Amino acid sequence: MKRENLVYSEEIKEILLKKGIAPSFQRIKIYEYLISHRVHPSAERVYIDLVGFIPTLSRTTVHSTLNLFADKGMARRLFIDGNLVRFDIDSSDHMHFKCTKCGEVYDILKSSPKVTSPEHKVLSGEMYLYGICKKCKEE
Amino acid sequence: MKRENLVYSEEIKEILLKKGIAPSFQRIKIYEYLISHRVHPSAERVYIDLVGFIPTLSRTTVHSTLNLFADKGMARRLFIDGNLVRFDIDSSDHMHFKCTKCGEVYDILKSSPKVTSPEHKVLSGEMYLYGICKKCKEE
DNA sequence: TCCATAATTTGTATTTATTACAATGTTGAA
DNA sequence: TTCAACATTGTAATAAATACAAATTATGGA
Repeated sequence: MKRENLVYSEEIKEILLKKGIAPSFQRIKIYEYLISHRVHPSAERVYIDLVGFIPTLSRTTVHSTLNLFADKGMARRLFIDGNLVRFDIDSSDHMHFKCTKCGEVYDILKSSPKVTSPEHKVLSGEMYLYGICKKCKEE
Repeated sequence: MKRENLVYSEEIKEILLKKGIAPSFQRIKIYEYLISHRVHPSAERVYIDLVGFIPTLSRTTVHSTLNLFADKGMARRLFIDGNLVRFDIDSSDHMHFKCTKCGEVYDILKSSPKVTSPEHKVLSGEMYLYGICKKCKEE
């Protein structure tokens, strides 16, 4: 393994430890995948792309790890698709846009509108946008 | 069947015909269910609640009818839950709030914020809010 | 170092939502 | 009335996610 990757892994180890998560090989690799593939992948996408590197990897591990990251506030679950959960390692305040032609999900780097309700206690919000992405427009 | 329901059905027939949808018994009943049960039900919820009245009803019919309504712009698909699609017969511009305690989904009668992007062509948007609902707060 | 225990991963089975599809039933126009 | 088009049904298939127990790995104390 290249030196950069080792350094990378060391940094990720500390991030996980700070969140109280034991930095296992699988968890480090999944975290590393998320920060280097910013396409809001589904669990299946993560599994398919990593099982080549980690032949013993199981889908269950991917699911439980992604859920662990989400529950610890290190990743966001996106429901922009319906019928499948996508994960975004960037938990900062921003919106998401899905191209209805190619299916790609992009970040929209604006903070989500703050909405309140006179009745309910609103704790968080998500804004999903739909349309045609830059690439598909140009074709 | 009571007279009111018959009148009701007549009105729904016309609504469906105007949208180019043949007003079959099942479609009328599903439409009627949606306008009288404003809880953003899933297909399964609609099926369970209607199969008592229509013993021959099948899940496939419910799914295809709800998808038909959505595709014709008569209903909205809500992805507020992840892993299951909810339907809202009110396709006017408003937001949705899900109580993370009881799971209920409420309407928030404000129009969704209009968001644009310098890159992509944004055609529509959905805002989902999460928190504790009025009922659960009071307990 | 060795062992016991806890934590993690794995693989299989199950659950749940949805769609595919063919067979059956219904309807409306010629 | 007849027939073709459309709608409904039921079964099977697909897909995402979870449950769970067995296997593996890591950890800390003697």
